[in-house]
Amino acid sequence: MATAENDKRRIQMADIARLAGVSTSTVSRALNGSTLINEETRQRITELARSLNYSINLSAKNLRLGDNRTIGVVIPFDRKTRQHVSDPFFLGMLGSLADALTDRQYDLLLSRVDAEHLDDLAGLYDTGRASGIIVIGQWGHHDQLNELAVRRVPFVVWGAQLPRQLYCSVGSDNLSGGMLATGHLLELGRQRIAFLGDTTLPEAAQRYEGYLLAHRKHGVPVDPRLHIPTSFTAAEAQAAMQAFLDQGIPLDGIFAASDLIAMNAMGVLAAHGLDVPRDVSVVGYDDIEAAAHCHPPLTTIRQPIDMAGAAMVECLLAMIEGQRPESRILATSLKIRSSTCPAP
Amino acid sequence: MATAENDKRRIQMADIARLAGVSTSTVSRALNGSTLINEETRQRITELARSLNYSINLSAKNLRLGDNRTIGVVIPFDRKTRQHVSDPFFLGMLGSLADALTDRQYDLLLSRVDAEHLDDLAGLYDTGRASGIIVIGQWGHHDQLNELAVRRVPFVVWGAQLPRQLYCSVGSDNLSGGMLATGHLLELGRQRIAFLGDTTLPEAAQRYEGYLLAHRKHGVPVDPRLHIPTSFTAAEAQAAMQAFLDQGIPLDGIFAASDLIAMNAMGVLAAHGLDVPRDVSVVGYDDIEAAAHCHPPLTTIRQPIDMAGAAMVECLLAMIEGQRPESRILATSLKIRSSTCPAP
DNA sequence: CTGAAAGCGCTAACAG
DNA sequence: CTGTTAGCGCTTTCAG
Repeated sequence: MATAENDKRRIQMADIARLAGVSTSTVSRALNGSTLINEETRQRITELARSLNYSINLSAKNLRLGDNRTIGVVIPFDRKTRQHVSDPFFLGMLGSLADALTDRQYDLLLSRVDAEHLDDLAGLYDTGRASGIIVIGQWGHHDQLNELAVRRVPFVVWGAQLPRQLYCSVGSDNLSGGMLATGHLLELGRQRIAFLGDTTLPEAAQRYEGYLLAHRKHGVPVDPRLHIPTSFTAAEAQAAMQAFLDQGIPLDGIFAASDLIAMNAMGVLAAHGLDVPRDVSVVGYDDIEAAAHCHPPLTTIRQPIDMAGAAMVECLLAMIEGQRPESRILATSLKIRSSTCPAP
Repeated sequence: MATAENDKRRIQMADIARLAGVSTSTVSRALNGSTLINEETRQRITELARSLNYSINLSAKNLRLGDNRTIGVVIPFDRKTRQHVSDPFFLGMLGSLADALTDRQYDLLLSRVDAEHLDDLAGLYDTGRASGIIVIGQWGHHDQLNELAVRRVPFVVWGAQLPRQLYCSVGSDNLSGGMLATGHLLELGRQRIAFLGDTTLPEAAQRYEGYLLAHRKHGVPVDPRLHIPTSFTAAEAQAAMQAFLDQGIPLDGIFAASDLIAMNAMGVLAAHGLDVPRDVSVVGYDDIEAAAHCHPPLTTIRQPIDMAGAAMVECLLAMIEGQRPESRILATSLKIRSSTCPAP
């Protein structure tokens, strides 16, 4: 009972059965759309249930079925700031997952897990609270994730596909995304393109790889000083950009590992009196909603976030059914807006 | 069983009992910290359980206890865009709630509910999936929420406190927040302050009320043309600001109903060659993370988001225990950054 | 302090 | 097509 007052016991299947003059099995079958039940009886029971505002107790159902139709979703959080990694990309992803799970009649259990103790997420599974887990963000935790896979916890990670990977991942094609972005800048005649991102993280590393490849393909040399390390946080992105500009190294283009980084970099550029896109053309990554609405609207690499949720859910459900789904790499595309233009 | 292969039945209490040579009752008590158990036995059992990597099956526990220690969290979504309302403020709130619930050993069930069918959220409760519900965002759904309250669904809403309100709400002090923001601008000598927001929504309306009050207090007349209606979305905020500037109505200050609106307005101002804060000083509302990192850093009204989660959870749990908690209004404060300065 | 036994609300063989 | 019966894995009286 939820309420302290024992006023009105929550109605349950037995009540419906009694009132309808049938057994609980019949009620159960009627309500669950079993085929071996008289259409008329079903009508009567369904009607009655609705009129009494009855709805089935899922705890009981789940216990009986041994499956709770709940998926745990984990966005690792940083213990130091005790805060969700605040990239808006994740909110979009959460929405996409919620959609995909709702479509399949699964519930979404949101859980905070310390990024340093990613193995805690096994608890979600071990206690039966979730029949599978989706991790948004691989970060630098490849090894921890591999260990979890060995423990046979069914989970899927949003991130890059890596060598010796024992778990299933879904991510965008970072390499080709990086090439697309950088190629675009090079084709616009940009020659000194900075890369903003933390290449110790797999996803950013692959995007950087694409950056290098594009340069090679276009026969443009890469100045290693143009590699500007920064995490995915707004504050660090700004600081990094700032520090870079203070060095006076010339540049005419930027490929940032995320839209958040790109947008913050643009702010710093503006503050330095540099014009985007004329002086410095900027390409981001993600295509978050804000990308279309910042100033100037950001040219970026679109990650198919809507498909991402569905893809991850699909993989996870397959895994739960005992299959061994392949990791998936989703195609990216270049979305051209106003933050890039031909070199003057 | 989650896996299709019947390989290794998940270990359960009976197994521990057998291995420890005690009854399941004893194991249950030991694991749940009952006082009437031998300290040594408890040690032995706890040890064994840990070594076997056992964790209790929550479905069963919940069924038995008739309480599932799960709270449903609903961010109403807009059917037309099939998208979460994308204000980053909500992500922060979600984090805050996740924290507060985790602290109290509750799970967070995230659910999408069509804003037009808010009563669907009763299903979360009726099916026993959640023992209470938190709604982030009241929007214009006061009446729907009142109906739910009549149906005795335990829920708490983040939003404004309204007349004839049958449900429990937690929100920031919009009125005084509005006064704080506007008073700050007036004290800086700003005389033509625009208000950006949708006053058909209760929260924005109260902030606007504060705006009016501050003007009255300072003896500054309000030009109704400076009231610029806009929803809480980035695109609309920009369009509204744009349209306003095109009219050529002079202004030297802006109070926006949210940081997102403020930041987008600043972008448009910049594009029009107006300097923030010199030409137009801007104050936002929320103090989302990005507010500190945009250009220029945004002066804003801080909503105590960390307390907000805790406050809502407290109210909800009290309600679940049969109490009738009061709605709460949390204090706001003015956070001065660089988007405001004295009038030249 | 510990064990035996009785369910929590539901589903699924197995018989009619 | 429907009812009977036996649990899902756990907690909790009630007796020892």
